[in-house]
Amino acid sequence: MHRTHTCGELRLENAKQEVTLSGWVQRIRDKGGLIWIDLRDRYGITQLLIEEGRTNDEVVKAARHIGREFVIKAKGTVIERSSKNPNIPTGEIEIDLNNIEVLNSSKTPPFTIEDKTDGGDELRMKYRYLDLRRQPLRRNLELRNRLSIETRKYLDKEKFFEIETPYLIKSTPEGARDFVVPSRMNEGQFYALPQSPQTFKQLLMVAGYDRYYQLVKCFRDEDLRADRQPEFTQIDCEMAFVEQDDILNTFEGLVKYLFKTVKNIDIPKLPVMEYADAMKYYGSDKPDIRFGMKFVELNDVAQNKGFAIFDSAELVVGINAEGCSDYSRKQLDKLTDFVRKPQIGAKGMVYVKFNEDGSFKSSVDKFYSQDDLKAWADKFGSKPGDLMLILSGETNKVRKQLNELRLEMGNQLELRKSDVFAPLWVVDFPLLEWDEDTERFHAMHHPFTSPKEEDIKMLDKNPAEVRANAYDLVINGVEIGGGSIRIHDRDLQKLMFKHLGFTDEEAQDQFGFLMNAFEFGAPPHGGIALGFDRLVALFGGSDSIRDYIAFPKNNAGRDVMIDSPSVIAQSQLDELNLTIKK
RNA sequence: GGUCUGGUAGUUCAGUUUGGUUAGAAUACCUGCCUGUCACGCAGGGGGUCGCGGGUUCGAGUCCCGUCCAGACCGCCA
Repeated sequence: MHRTHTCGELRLENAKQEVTLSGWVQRIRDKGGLIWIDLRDRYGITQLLIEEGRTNDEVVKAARHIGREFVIKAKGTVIERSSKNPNIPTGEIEIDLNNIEVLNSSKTPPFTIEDKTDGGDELRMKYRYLDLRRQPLRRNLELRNRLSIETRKYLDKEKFFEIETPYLIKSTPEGARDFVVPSRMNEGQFYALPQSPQTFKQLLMVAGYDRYYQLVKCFRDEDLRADRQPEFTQIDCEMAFVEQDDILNTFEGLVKYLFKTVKNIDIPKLPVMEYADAMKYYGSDKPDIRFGMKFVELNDVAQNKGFAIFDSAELVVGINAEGCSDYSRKQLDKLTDFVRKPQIGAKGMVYVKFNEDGSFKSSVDKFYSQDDLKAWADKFGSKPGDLMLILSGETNKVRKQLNELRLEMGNQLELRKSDVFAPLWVVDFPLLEWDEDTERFHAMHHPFTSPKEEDIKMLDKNPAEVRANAYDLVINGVEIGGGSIRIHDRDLQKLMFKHLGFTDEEAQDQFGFLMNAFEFGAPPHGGIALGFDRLVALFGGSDSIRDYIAFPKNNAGRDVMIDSPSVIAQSQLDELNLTIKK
């Protein structure tokens, strides 16, 4: 037998028991006549004791030849420690060894396998199996497991059916780039890996499985970020005979259930914010509402006073940073540099300090009187001691820029705490978005999203104004999920494709199967997909999803451990009738 | 496609601003000592293609050009 117990479970009650433990050697402390070995497995660490004169000589000798990360089997008696360690659960006991067996030796690992490792990211990724031995990673995967189990429990209770959909499907030009897979049996033809099971889950609704879900891998061949991997996991759901509120209620329930069961946090009713308001007050369709600092528009009080930059701007808008009037010139210059970074692209930033004595000091004192600035402060609701930061320019751009500034201030003032959770729904997204490159509209969510009934009449004349029955779940400024009420009418779906610039033939060729299905009694339906990796990372208090995925890819889409992607043999290429262009 | 940051001992980094003796520290590793450690301690030791290629110079880890790798971000991600 390799073990009678794990390394995390023995306590004082087990004293005098004969036990066998197996695991990895975390650390050896050789005090001369006394040797301690910390033995680690998934469950914890247990200290083994070797004492000259007490432990038999062979075991003492063997112990001196053991190194870090050796896999050993240890037999002995549980005894009470004479000096206890309150920091670990097994700290009151140790194992008085009477036998030790090396099951496998180990090279010295390239980085220390401890909570705070000395290893850098690259090395940890290359030796991911060693990184995964560390407690923090193990805890992350444990959290992931917990969340997937609780998600399934909740959805099962709500009568959802988990149904698998195919990974080898058809490529479509809409949306993200597809990963493609050449077909050997169908020469010159390719499968695509799904960006989401979208059409399949809709077909399942047509098939009458009125509550579907799947924890499913999705694939997108786009550049990576800290929160974006080329393959990622979604909680993908679809419901029939529902309206938007039914879906929001069901998944608000899931969010609350997960926070309660996994983190023991009670989440109050989720606020619902219209997309237009999210943009107007936060400059983002995924506002972080853990803190205020809502946008205040100043056109009526800031324009026509002789300051040409504001006068010529489409929008003058700012935020109020409470208690920041003592910001130094250096700090303000840094903020100006921040908004002028090419990634943000503001030309400059105006500040107004509301001094403790009630006076104002601004970067535009030449143009505005104290009374003018007082009027601004009233708009902001500023108090003495506050600092107003104002940007101006073209509406959409300046909102985006101020969003970045707001988040930066939120960071600086430590208002974005990772243990505070502020979820909300953002609703009424536009149906269509103008694409400068292709000079046509494309679907903001996807082409199966239904327009709001009352907006359909605007499709021809004013397509940009048409709102969709689409919604996002946003938590702490992170887009955790999105969905919509779908089109279930063939003619409306055809009309949508037409507005998206598809010819009838193209629409039929790519999505004919779906529109055909709509002719056979498609029920009203809608759904949502939640980014599972992001959800887990959020629960774990991190912005990066990589440490919540057992084997992630680096920012070039490479797996540095197995070294993929890689070239394939000429024989494989031949079989697929593929030629690599030199 | 673009912007920025980094690459020096097994590892994490300092040294690069201002070119100049034998490239340092911590940790890991090896040896010895140590009977209550738990980040054990003490003494000693080994360990370097300064990412790679080219250039400037009497002399390059340091300056210049190119390139590769890694990370963050913009574009992209229906």
